[in-house]
Amino acid sequence: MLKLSHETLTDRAYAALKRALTAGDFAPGHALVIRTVAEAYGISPTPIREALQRLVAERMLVLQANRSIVVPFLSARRFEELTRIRCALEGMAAGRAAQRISLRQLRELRDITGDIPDAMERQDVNAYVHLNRAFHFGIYECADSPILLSMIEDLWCQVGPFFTRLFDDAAYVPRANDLHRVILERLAAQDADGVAEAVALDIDTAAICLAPHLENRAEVDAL
Amino acid sequence: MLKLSHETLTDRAYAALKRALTAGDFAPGHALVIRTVAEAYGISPTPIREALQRLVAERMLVLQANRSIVVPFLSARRFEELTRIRCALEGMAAGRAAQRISLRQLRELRDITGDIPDAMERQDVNAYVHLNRAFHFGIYECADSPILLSMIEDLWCQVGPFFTRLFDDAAYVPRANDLHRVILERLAAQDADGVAEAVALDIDTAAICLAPHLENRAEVDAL
DNA sequence: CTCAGTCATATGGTATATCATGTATCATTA
DNA sequence: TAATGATACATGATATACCATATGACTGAG
Repeated sequence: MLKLSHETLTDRAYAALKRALTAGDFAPGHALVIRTVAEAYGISPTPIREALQRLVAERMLVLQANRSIVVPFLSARRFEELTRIRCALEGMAAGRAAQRISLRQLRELRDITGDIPDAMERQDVNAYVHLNRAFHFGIYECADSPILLSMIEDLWCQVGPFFTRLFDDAAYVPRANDLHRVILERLAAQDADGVAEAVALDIDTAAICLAPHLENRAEVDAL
Repeated sequence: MLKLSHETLTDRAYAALKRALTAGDFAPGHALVIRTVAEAYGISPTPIREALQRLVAERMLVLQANRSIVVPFLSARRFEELTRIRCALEGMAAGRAAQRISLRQLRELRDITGDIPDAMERQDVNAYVHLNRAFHFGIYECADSPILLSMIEDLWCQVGPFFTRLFDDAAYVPRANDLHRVILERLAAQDADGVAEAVALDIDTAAICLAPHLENRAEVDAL
């Protein structure tokens, strides 16, 4: 029997803050003060504090030397590093997925790519970001490698807040879906190396489009 | 000027617990109860609780469905996965290091490998584990890739508690140092791919020796 | 004897009070 | 006016009190 575990306030605060951060609700540099957030959510500071610490551990927030917790800037250097690591890990996951993916899962991925042009035409950023995420993680989940999957999720969290800006680049989205189709073909052919390569290209392409939209300010000091 | 940030009790508790876990002081399956640990360290439960949560986030501990925090078992499956990811990430870091390492750093690494046979003869497990770590991270630090470095550190934490058992395998240690010398040669030659390959082989070799020593019990459920 | 139910205790979660430290403002002085 | 020091306030860290739930032992019915 599946054990169900109740959600603590820390869990809920964590999820709410993470969602807000991913949606880009807080500007980089913005400080999250425990009491203020606690009041906003109508709970005591303790669970908020713990949720914030959890987000710091995941690098979605950073702890400054003054011990205040702020939304980090994403420096070009850091972004380049994240992209490089993502290419390696997501390529590895996709390669494994190519050797394991079922026809049914392949069909689901095809459906997702089919929906993307629609979201594009409607200029629906949220829908696009959501579909893009579903496509990528639909693949990575097939890798049957839970640790790898969670590491990739962590990395996405760090670039996530900046992801919606991809849509600003009109040239990107159509190209991205072309790349997605290439990925699908190679997945269908169970071409592990080819898939890894295509995924890395997809990531790199997005990165090149995203780079100019990054804030050019110095990165907030990590602890 | 370098900002110095005071250490909180949470930080200290975290460090102390991590050290104990890495040293293998707690057996897998052992539950860490907040009040008990707090009493042992002579502080209040709050910082302990936060330190434990931090360790859970890093997967050095796991949260059970009953919300008790226990030292995880390392299943063969999980160990295999960790090894696979380590080969990729540490290989990548070492490859970058090959293109950046200085003669001075190379010399320091050579000194470390020179000290290892001595630790071996003295049957000094601690010294050996320490030197091995210094050797590997001495390389990875040259990769100039802080996120990658911290990800590798996280992975080491997860296998760390089982690392001391490598010494049980009399055949391993001498082979390991041979592999270290190969790594050094290729680093000196700035052969990035060769270094990555050698590091992966070193990791795999250790994993093969370590596997039989793993507990064969079911993995504790993650949340 | 076995099982179920109940109670006591252990233990995690949350709120709150208090302390320590950082930050900003303002007044005083050179 | 500029620098410096003091004071008040903001805010993070810690301790403690309290609550909810899980666990385990005990008791009584079958």
